[in-house]
Formats: sequence, structure tokens, C-alpha cells
Amino acid sequence: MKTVGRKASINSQEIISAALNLVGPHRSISSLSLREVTREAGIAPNSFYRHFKDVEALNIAIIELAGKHLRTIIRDARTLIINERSVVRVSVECFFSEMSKPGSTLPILLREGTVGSGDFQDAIKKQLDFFAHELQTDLEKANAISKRYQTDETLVVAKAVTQLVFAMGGIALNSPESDLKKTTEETVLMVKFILKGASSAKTE
Amino acid sequence: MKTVGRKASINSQEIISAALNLVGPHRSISSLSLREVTREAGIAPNSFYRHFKDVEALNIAIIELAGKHLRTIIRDARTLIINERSVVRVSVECFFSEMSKPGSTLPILLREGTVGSGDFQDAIKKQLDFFAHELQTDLEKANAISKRYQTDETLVVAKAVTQLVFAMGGIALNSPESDLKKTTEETVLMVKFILKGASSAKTE
DNA sequence: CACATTAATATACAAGTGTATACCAATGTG
DNA sequence: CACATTGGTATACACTTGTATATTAATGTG
Repeated sequence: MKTVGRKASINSQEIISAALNLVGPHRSISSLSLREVTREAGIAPNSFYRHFKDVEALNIAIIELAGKHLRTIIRDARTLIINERSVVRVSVECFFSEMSKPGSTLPILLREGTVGSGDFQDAIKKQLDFFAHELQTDLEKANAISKRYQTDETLVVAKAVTQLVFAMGGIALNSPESDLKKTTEETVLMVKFILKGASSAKTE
Repeated sequence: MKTVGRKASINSQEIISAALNLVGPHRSISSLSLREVTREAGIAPNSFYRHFKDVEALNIAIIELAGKHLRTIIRDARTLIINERSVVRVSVECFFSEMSKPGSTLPILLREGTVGSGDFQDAIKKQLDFFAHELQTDLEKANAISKRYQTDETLVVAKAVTQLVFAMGGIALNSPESDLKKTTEETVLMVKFILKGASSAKTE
């Protein structure tokens, strides 16, 4: 803890908020310039360096924040699941609903995974991997109750579901609001296909 | 046909080639600047306007070219399919193999679908939709021989396979070459899950 | 050979970028 | 109260960008 020197008039979180103000359906985080962000934050360009090494460091911090949000959303979705049969529907609907809320950080994770620097891409991949891993443990828990999936296939199943949900989420974001329900239903069906396919084919 | 005036020293195709020279694993097409492209093409910046309205028009032309390549790849893959049982494996392996060839335009379709202007995104979506539609007719043909999928679900199945293959392709592109085989195998398995899931669950 | 027509270039400008250097402002400590 | 320490700003510089305007180069036609 620092005890001497001028107090900071702005913190990293506020700079992140300023950056988030600038992103939108057609504005990606990795295209933000340092000066744009400082303008939005109301500070001088050079003040940025007091908080982040460069814009890439800011972008990675934002991804990690979005990852945190993702995790709380997952946790909340779990509390909504009443019976085992509705787990897919409730989870997907919760995901799509949260994603569509104005100001949500989820779209960042969905849209920006494939462009930008290596470290940036790795940061996003880390969050997706977390999501897939979380899903895998769920599948293994289900497997412990009644054997459904081949043990060495749970990770592939989890990855497939993750990729599909994120891809369909990206589509929903680029589609008119009126298509949201339809896209959600399609995604529910797709996930069910994967789970059913993996459970019915315990051996090749 | 023009009969009078100075002959063009460069054509649109050559400008497209110059742009393709600049894209790579960490350089997206939508981040190219007009001047970069003209520099690579060996022409003056303003000469660009003789061939394209702006960089977005160039990007869309590139997407359409990549779409053409995609279609020939699909067509070629079909000729490789010897028996019905190997259709998934052969198709996925062909796709991943073509995608990994140096200078392939497929990575552009995989990576850039989620950023850029509206028209640009629409252009990519059009190519993915084509792919999905092609796949749907294949499923319907298979259905005609022996009923496997619910008739109103073939499009969803095709969409799911498309999104999954493209998403996994994107992952493969951002992973070390040594992981390519593993990712390909995973994708084959995932697609089989979807098809099996959709065929085993003819009614909900 | 003019001449219209088309392509390409040269020059220039305003705007934006990242960042280096230097300086000012505020704060707790001795 | 000095003073070191830290945060913030001002100014400046070298670049890059898109594009407007004007000019030059090459070509077929009359």
C-alpha cells in the first residue's frame, strides 16, 4: 500500500468502464485507440500509462472482467434449474438473455475471439476453456448418477457445446432482436442433439 | 467493353492478391488500410479508387472470392467420398486440410465473421448460409433413402454442423500445427454426435 | 496528327495515432 | 515547513491515414 504521493483521480476500473462505453455491435474492443479511451475517460492521453502498459493490456483486463461476469452468470443459472430435464433449456435461455442485456460484457467474449494479438486471443481462449471445463464436470457428475457418456469423451462433448453456444450467440448478436427467440430455440435443439448423440453412441 | 483510353496497368484481382499477401494469422483483412494495400500492390494510393469504392468494397470482394474457393473445396471433397459411412470423416478432414494450406482464403471466412461493418458481416454470413444450405440438401437426400431426421429439423442440423466446423476451424488456426490432427479428430466426433443425436431423437 | 477518353500519379492537407520529455499538482513523512 | 514521491497534464514530434485537386501518361478514334 502506498502512503505518499498524489491520490489517483481515476482508477483502472474507470478506464475499463470508459472503454466499455465505446464498444458496441459494430465497434470491437481491439479496435479502440488509446486516445479514444482517454478522451472518453476524461483524462490526458499520457495518464493512460499510469494504469496500463498499453491498449493490449487494457483489452486483456477487459476480457478477464468479462470472464468474471460469465462465471457469475453460470452460477446464477444453476440456481434456476429446478429439475434435471430442463437443464439445457434453462442454461441456454439464461445465457442468451444475459448476453442481450444492454451493456453486457458477454458479447465481447463471443465476438472478438478470432482477431487481435496473440496474448489477446489467448486471454479469450482461457475464458472459453474455463466454460468448457465447468461444463465437463457437470457432465461427469451426471455420469456418476447414471452412466451416459464415455468417460474419455466428456471433454469433447463439453467443448462442442461451448463452441456451438458461443457461435450461435455471436449470430444472435448480429441478428435483429426479433430473431432472438428463434435462435435461442435452435441452440437449445442443437445442444440436445449433441448430448443425445454422445449418450446414444457410447462406442463407435 | 471500353475501346479508348489508357490501358489499366493493374486489375482488381491483382489488388485482391496484394491484400491477401498482407493477411495472416494475426492480421485480419478488415484491419488493412488503403495505403497498405496500394503499397503492397505497387500503385499510388489514389489509384485504388479506380478499382474499388473503398476498402470495405475490397473486403467484400475478397469474401466472395473466399466463398468461391469454399464451394470448389466442397465439390472436390464430394468426389473423395467412396462409401456413405466415411462422409463425415472425409469431409471434415478435407476441410481442415485445405484450410491449413499456406495462402488459403478459408481462414478469412473462419476468423472475420464477427467484426467489421454490417455489409462486411453480411457478406460472410451469406457464405456460411450457403454452406449450411448445401449441407441441408445432402441431409435431405440421405433422408429420402432412409428416413433419419425429422424433415423440419434438417436445417437446424445443417446449421449446427456448419457453426461447429467453422468454430473448430478457427481454433485449429490459432493452435500450433501439431494440434491439427487432434482438433480434426475432435471435430469429426462432434459432428457425428450431432448427426446421431438428431437421428435418434426423431420426436422430442 | 489532334483529340477525347481513361488510367495513374503527384502533391497536399487535415485529422488521427502512440509516445517521449518536461513540467505541474497534490499528498504523507521527516 | 521542506521534500521526496506519485499522479496528471502540456507540448511536441514523427507517423500514418483517407482523400481532394490537379496534372501527366497512354490509348483508340476521327
